[in-house]
Amino acid sequence: MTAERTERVTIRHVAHNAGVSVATVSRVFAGSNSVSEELTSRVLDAARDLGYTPHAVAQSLASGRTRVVGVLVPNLANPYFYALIKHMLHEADRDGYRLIVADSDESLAAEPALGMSLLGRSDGLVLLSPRCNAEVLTELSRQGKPITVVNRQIDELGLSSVLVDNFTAMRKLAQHTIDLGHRRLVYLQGPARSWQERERWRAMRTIRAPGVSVTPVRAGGTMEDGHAAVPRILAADCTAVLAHNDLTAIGVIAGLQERGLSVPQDMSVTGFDDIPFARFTNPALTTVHSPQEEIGRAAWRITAGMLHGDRPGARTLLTTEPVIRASTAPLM
Amino acid sequence: MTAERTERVTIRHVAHNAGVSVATVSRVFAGSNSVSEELTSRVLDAARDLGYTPHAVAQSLASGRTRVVGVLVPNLANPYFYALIKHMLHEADRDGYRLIVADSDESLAAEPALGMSLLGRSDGLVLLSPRCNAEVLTELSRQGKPITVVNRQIDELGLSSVLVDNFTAMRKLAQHTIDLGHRRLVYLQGPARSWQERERWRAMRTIRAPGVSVTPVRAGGTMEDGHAAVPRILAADCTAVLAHNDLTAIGVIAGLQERGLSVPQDMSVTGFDDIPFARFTNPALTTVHSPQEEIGRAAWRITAGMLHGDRPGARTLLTTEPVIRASTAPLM
DNA sequence: GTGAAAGCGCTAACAG
DNA sequence: CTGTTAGCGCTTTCAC
Repeated sequence: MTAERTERVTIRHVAHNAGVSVATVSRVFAGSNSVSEELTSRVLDAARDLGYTPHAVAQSLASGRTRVVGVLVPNLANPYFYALIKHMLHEADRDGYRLIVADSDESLAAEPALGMSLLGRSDGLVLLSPRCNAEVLTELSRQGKPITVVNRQIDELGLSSVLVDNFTAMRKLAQHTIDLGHRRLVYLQGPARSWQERERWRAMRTIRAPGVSVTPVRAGGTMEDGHAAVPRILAADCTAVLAHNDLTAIGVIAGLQERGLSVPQDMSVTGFDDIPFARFTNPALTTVHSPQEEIGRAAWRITAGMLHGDRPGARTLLTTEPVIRASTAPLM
Repeated sequence: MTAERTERVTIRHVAHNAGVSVATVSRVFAGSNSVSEELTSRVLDAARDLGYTPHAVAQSLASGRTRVVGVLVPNLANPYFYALIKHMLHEADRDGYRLIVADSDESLAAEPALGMSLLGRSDGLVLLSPRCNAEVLTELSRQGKPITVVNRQIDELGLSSVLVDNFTAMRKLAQHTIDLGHRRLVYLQGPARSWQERERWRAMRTIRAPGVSVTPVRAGGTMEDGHAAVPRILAADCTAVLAHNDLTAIGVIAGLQERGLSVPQDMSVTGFDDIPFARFTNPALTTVHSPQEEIGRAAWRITAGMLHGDRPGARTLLTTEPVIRASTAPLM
């Protein structure tokens, strides 16, 4: 067994070895059923003998389809996004599509370029919680490829989207803390350009129970952001803090505990998203279960539909519910 | 402003509008400095007016380079891998490369196909903690493209690799628990086909202090795996458990706490990797800091080198150190 | 059912 | 420095 010269085996070699035309080989690999069994097996044999693999790039150029769709995420370090993508991956896979994902790292400025770059190598794009403005979305959609927007409401452009009703869930979660007797609440604000943040904060501002106050504290979307906000939370003199998401809630809990405070006895804390870690924190986190599986599935179904010719503009609205665990308790 | 007909703007249109040849346009976009300023600006103007974007797929087919490299991960739900990739991403980006990542979901069977699929659309491949056997690696390398293997030692094939000395770090971590007075240790085993697991377990088997016993308990690599192993850990009647990684350690701690045991008073627990969550758990996790940043950087440097013609076979060996936090304490 | 041939949009010799 | 031209490997009419 010697080292092989690695000159690429092309469709032409296969055609030649099988004694057929390149068109026939192409048809066989495309799964066309209009090729006789006889020729099909000759082609397959030749291909196997030669170790032929179709050249994906050439296929894409000739057919105009890449069978790839791009996914742009603001921050893959957040397990929420990852869980969502994992479900999309599965759905896409069974339809014969691959996903390529890029992470904008919460950089608003990076989104347009990354989006364009993904679109250049794919047949469509899924934007998860995009932070960019309408102009960028317009620019992206001008490429003429299907675009699905998740967790971001944009009415003007006729883009397809899947949304989760953050507003109602956040209200319910706030109500839960109020029912526990809390009156002085802090809401820990997340990433500024996030639609989900806007919805959650909007929900908090509607809280109008007697004697209840809601103080906003700016933070961000990471554990570090939550951790760093603890002094400001303490300064607000509250008994419950509702964080933008699970990550910041985890940071808050750690910061509180470092100062000798205990959760939930001294302070109730809630998150949002229900990432896998939420069950395993100490105390287990009260949060909102965002239906990552359904979102992923819906996003793919909509995208796949457009890939097959559906017109854009489809909307899916999902609902969520709070999950009460151990990080919230009655006011003592 | 009306809706545009979306016939793709090609290099030919730009050439025509700028009154130059397609070669010149190609050169301008390739950043060649052998084009006069005069023509360069005419080309750029025409391109802007027409809204021209080079067709990535066509560029790849013609040039034989995709400027993309694939990354295959066993499980992106583990923040360890994500952190590592994020650093590679940065390095690759500044060299003008994009990364496409696929997740094998701990499925040994999926690795060959995913690896091939990635290679088909890229100029090279980075395998993170691959579980597959040498044959598969051989098959992959037969494609003639650069392959870099991370966290997996394979001596025969001349593949490039970056390794971390898991063995020594694991020994130090075990010694730490022994120094604290622990004598009955449990080692929680991770994914069976993982090289890192083999190294860590190998380290544990060398522990030969007087009166010290190490009991292996099979688990896996996720929080759920760690959580599910708790009854078996308890049955082993130990005072310290060294988990394969941080994720399983987190699962163990949660399981212990649910049973009313406290960490580290009733049981010391350690992880491995030092994922971002490790600082924020309660108690903060004693673990080994795996140098994700250096690994990512090294993996990219080696890959980039081969992309520029370096011969394969480069080796990088990195070291790690335990990080003592609050989940381990002296035996009471 | 099968083959011939014309591209897909771009790059890279090769001339000039 | 710039233009001409021959492909990259495959898909897809269009005939037969």
